[in-house]
Amino acid sequence: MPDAMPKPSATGRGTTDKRAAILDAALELFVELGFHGTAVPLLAKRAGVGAGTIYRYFENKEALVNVLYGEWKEKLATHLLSGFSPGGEPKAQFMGLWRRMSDFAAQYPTAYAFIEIHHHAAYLDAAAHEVEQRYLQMAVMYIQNAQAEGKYRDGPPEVLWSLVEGAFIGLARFSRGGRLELTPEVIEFSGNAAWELVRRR
Amino acid sequence: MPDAMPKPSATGRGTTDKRAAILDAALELFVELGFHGTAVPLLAKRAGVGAGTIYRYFENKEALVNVLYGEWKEKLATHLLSGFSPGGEPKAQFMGLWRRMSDFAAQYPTAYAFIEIHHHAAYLDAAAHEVEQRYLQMAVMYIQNAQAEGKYRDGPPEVLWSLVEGAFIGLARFSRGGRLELTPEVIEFSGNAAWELVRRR
Amino acid sequence: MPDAMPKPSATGRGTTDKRAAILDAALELFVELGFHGTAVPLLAKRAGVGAGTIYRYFENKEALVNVLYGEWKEKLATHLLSGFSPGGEPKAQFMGLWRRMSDFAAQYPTAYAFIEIHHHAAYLDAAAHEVEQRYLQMAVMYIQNAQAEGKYRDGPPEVLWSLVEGAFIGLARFSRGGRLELTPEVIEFSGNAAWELVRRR
Amino acid sequence: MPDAMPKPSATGRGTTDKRAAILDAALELFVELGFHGTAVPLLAKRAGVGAGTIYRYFENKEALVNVLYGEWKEKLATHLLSGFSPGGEPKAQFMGLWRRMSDFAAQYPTAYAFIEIHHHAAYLDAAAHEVEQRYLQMAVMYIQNAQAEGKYRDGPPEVLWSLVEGAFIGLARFSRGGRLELTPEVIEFSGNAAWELVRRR
DNA sequence: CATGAATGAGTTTTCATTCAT
DNA sequence: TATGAATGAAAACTCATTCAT
Repeated sequence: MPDAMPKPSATGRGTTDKRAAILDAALELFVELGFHGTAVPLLAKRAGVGAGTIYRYFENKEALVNVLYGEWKEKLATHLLSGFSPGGEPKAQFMGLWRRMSDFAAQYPTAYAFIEIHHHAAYLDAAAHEVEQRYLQMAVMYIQNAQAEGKYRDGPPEVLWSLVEGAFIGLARFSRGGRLELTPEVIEFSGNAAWELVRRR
Repeated sequence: MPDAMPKPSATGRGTTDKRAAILDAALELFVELGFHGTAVPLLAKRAGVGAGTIYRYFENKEALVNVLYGEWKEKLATHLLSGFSPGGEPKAQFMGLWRRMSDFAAQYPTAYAFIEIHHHAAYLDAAAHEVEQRYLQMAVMYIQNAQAEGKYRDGPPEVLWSLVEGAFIGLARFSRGGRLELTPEVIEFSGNAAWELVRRR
Repeated sequence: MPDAMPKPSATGRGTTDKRAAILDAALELFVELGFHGTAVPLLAKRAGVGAGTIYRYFENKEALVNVLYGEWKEKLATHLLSGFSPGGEPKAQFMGLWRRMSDFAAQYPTAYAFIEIHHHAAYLDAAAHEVEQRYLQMAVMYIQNAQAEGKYRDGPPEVLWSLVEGAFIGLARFSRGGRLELTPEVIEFSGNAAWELVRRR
Repeated sequence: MPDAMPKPSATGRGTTDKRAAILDAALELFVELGFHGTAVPLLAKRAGVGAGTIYRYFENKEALVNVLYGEWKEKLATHLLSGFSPGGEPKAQFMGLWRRMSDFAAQYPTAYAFIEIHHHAAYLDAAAHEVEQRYLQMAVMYIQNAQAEGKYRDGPPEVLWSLVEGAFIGLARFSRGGRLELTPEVIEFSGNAAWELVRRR
C-alpha cells in the first residue's frame, strides 16, 4: 500500500504525467470494455506504464474507477455551474445550461459516456455516491428555484431533472454512435425542444 | 457445444423451466453486477441449477447475454407496437406510447434496466445489433410519419427520438433508485412534459 | 454399478449389438483423439446409444478401454497363432507369421493402431498387462524355439522380437498414413527384408 | 495471450530457466500420462512454477506440446545428420546412423519416447507436420542415394525406412520397459541385424 | 520510483457419471 | 433396459496484485 500517493494537483508536473496517463487510459477502456472487462495489464499498456506502476498511484482497480468517477463528475458539476447567472431570462438560463452540457459532452465525449454508464455501478464507493448526491441536489435546487419563481412547470423537481438530463443523455448517446455531431444547430434545436419539457405554460 | 439446444418454445412445459430460470437469474445479476462482474457459478446458484447446466442451454456466457438482449428488446418492441393506432389525435397517440413504455418499465423494471444498460456493450453480437437497428428504425418511422402529417416538430427524427427515449430512460433510472414509483400520476405528468418535446407549435 | 453386465459372447444376439457398437466407436475414437481426448457423450453418439447406456455395459471409461485392449490383443494373438505349423521351412514359417500380421493389420487397421498406440498407457490395468505379458512370452518362445533349432540368429530373443515387431509396426504406421497399401507385393517385399533381421547366417 | 513471449535463445540466461523447466516437465508428463491426461496445474508443480506462468511462455497447452514436438524432432534430425559422411563403406554408414539413433534414445529416452508416441496426434499443428515431413524426406533421400549407388535393396524407400526406423523404435520401446539397456553390445547386435533389412544381396 | 515477470485465486468451460423417467 | 438431461468436480485459462530488480 503506497504510503503517500502522488496527488493529482502536484505542482511540479512530471510526477502527475503517469497518473493522468493511467486515468485517461482507464477512461477509454472502461467505456469500451467495461470495468470488469478491462484487464489491468492492458490498461497499463494503453497508459504506457508498467502494470505495477498503477498500484503506486491507486490502491487497486476499484479505487481507480472511483477516483475517475469522482473527478469527472466533479468536473462536470463545476462546468455546469460555471457561468451560471441566477437572475435572468429563464429560457436563456436553460439554454445556457443545455449548451454547457453539450460543451462538456462534445469536449469530453468519453468522460461523459463514462459518467453516464457508471452512474450506478456496484463498485462505486461511498465517496462516489456522495458526489453523485451533491450533483443531484444541485440540479434539484436549480429546478426548485426556477419553480419558486414561477418559471418552470410544477411537479417533483427530481422528475423534471430526470427528464431533462435523460433527454440530454439520449442525445449524447446518439451522437456517440457517430451518426450525429453536436453542432451548434443541433444543440439549439434540441435545447429548444428540451426547454419545452420544463417551461411553465 | 450442445448438439440440440432446448428451444424456448417447447411444447410440453418443463423443458423450458431451467432455461427460463437461467435467463431470469442472468437478467437480475447482469443488472446488479454487470456482465463481466457476474460469475457463472453464482448465476447457476441463483437460477437453482448446476453450473454445467447453463452450458446445455447456451453455448457460453456471451451467447446467454445476447439471447437475453434479443428476447427482451424484441419484447419491448412488440409491447410498444401493440395497440398502436395509426390515425388519431397526435397527443393521445404520444401519450399511448409513453404509457406503454411506462407499463413495460413498471412491469419488467429489471429487464428495462438491462436493455438500457447493455445497449452498446462490446459483447453484443451481430444479431443483437440487428434487433437494435430494427427497433430504432421503427421509432424513426413513427416520428417521420407524425412529422409528415405536420403534427410533430421538424428536425432529424433520430434526434427527436433520442430526446424522447432519453427522457423516459431518465425517468426510469430515477424510479429504479427507489425514490419514485411510476404511478399513473407520474406517468401522466412526465408524458405531458415529454409531449412538449415533440409537438409542433 | 451394473450387477450382471451383458457379456460379449451372449448367445441371443441383439443384446450384444450395443456393446459391440460401443466398442467399435471407442476403438475409432481412441485412435483418433486418444483416450482422454474422447468424451463419453461423443462416444455414445458415435455408437448410436445414450450416454448412460455405456455404463450398463462397462463400469466406467477406464474399464472400457481395458476391455477393448484385452479383446483385441487376444484376437491378435489368436490370429498370429492360427495356422502356425511348428515344423517346416524356417523362412516359410516366418513369412507365414509376417503375412498373418499383415492380414490382421489390413483387416483391422484401426484395431491394430489402437493396440500399438496403447501398449503402455497409464490407464491399462493388471489384466491388460497380463495379456500383454502372455503375448510377449508367446513371441519370445517362438524365437527361442527357432534359435534352439539353429535357424535364427543368436541373441536376446526379446530384442529380436522387438526388432521384428517394430519393423512391422513401422510398416503399419506408414500404411496408415494412406500413402501405401498393404498389397501382397508389399507384404512379400517387407517380409523378405524382415526375414533377414532374424535369419542365421 | 502474452504479447512478447520470452524466446528460448535468450542471451542472459535465467530468462529461459522457466521455459526450459516447463518444457522438461511437460516432456516427462506427456510421456507418462499423455497430453490430455496431464493437467496444467500438475505440470506447473512438476516444473516448479505457478500455473499461470505456463501461459506467459506458451499460448496454451496445445502450443506447448507443439513447441515440444518441433524442438525435439528437430534436435533428433540434427543429431542423426551430424557426423554423416556421404561417401564410405555402406555398412559403416548404416551402423553410424544406427549408433546415432541409439545415442539419442539413450541420452534422451523420454524425448525419444515423446516423439515416437506423438508422431500422429490430433493436436499437432501444421508447423509440427512440416517438421515431420522434412524429417521423412531426409530419411527417404538417404535411402534413395544408397539405392542409387547400388548399396541398398531396391524397393520403395519409404517402406525401407519404415522398417528400419520401426525396428529401432521397437528396440527403444523395449529398452524403455527397463528390461534392457542400450549398451554398445546391444547396439552393435541390433544394428547388424537391422543392416540386413536394407543391404542389397 | 518504475517495472513487468510471476503467481494463485478465481474465472469460464468441459465432461465422466448418475438417475428420474 | 435404455436414455439423455443434469450435475459438480475438475479442467484450461485469466487476471489483479505483488515484489525482486
